[in-house]
Amino acid sequence: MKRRNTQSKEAVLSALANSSKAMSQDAIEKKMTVNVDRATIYRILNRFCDDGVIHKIIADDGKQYFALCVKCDDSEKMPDNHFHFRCINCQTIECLPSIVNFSLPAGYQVDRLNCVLVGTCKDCA
Amino acid sequence: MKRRNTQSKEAVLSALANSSKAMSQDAIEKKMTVNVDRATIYRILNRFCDDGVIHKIIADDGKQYFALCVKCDDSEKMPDNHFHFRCINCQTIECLPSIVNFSLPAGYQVDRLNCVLVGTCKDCA
DNA sequence: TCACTATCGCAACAAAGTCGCATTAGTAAG
DNA sequence: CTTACTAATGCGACTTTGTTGCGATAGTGA
Ligand SMILES: [Mn+2]
Ligand SMILES: [Mn+2]
Ligand SMILES: [Zn+2]
Ligand SMILES: [Zn+2]
Repeated sequence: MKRRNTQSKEAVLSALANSSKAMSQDAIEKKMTVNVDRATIYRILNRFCDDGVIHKIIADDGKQYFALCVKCDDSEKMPDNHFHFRCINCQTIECLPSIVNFSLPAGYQVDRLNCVLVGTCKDCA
Repeated sequence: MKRRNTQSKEAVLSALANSSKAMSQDAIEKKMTVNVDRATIYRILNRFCDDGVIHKIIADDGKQYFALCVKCDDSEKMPDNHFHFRCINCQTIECLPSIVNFSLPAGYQVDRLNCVLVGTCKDCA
């Protein structure tokens, strides 16, 4: 399946590119100027995830957030191996530069991470 | 509001106590012998969380999981500051003994953590 | 220009969790 | 042992988030 370049796809991508924060489908839709169906936005986002263009974070509110992969692959082999931060005050989620370090009991194998720190961000302190 | 000792409450607590893994409302209900309404189980669980008896983990499947607080408070002031592990194979979630270490950009303040490692557990390797 | 099919819009659906409200049942006082 | 108070429960309705089926639309390359 070769990807096609559609207006919706570009709109979603630019919404994410113009944000320094991770965004939910809801936030992305609000930020877009063109009208795109909810299901379509999710499909576009999931396609981006499959293609490694963006990555998905499950926050402690149970919702999915999406962010551009800025050298996600470069740093290490584990995708998205950095912490995320959710601000209780401004309700935003952002990628932190801190890499997640952990030690495991024997026999465990980690495929991916979903690590979220929750608190107050620097703009809300 | 003083807590009352009810059969439902004890049933939920013993379901959690008899498990080495974190459990969802669904799993808890299945394990209980007495019939208790879904909403009631959630209310009991949330009360336990408020009282510091158990802690809640939001996994990367977006669902809430609950586990007894075994010396959660003792180790440090931050509640639930350890990693959790979700096995893709057996779909279980467990508390890991590893404490989460992180460095933050200036100005950020962390209230709580929700860190989940995803992969294959020792029983499924 | 044309055929192929990825993508879309829409509606229906599913899962997880919450909430209002009338009823039930702990608890402690009398 | 009563009785009054109210925490806790059951039930249904509801919300939110995300997915899926299907017919229609629109990129893409020949
Ligand atoms: Mn990230
Ligand atoms: Mn835990
Ligand atoms: Zn903030
Ligand atoms: Zn396992």
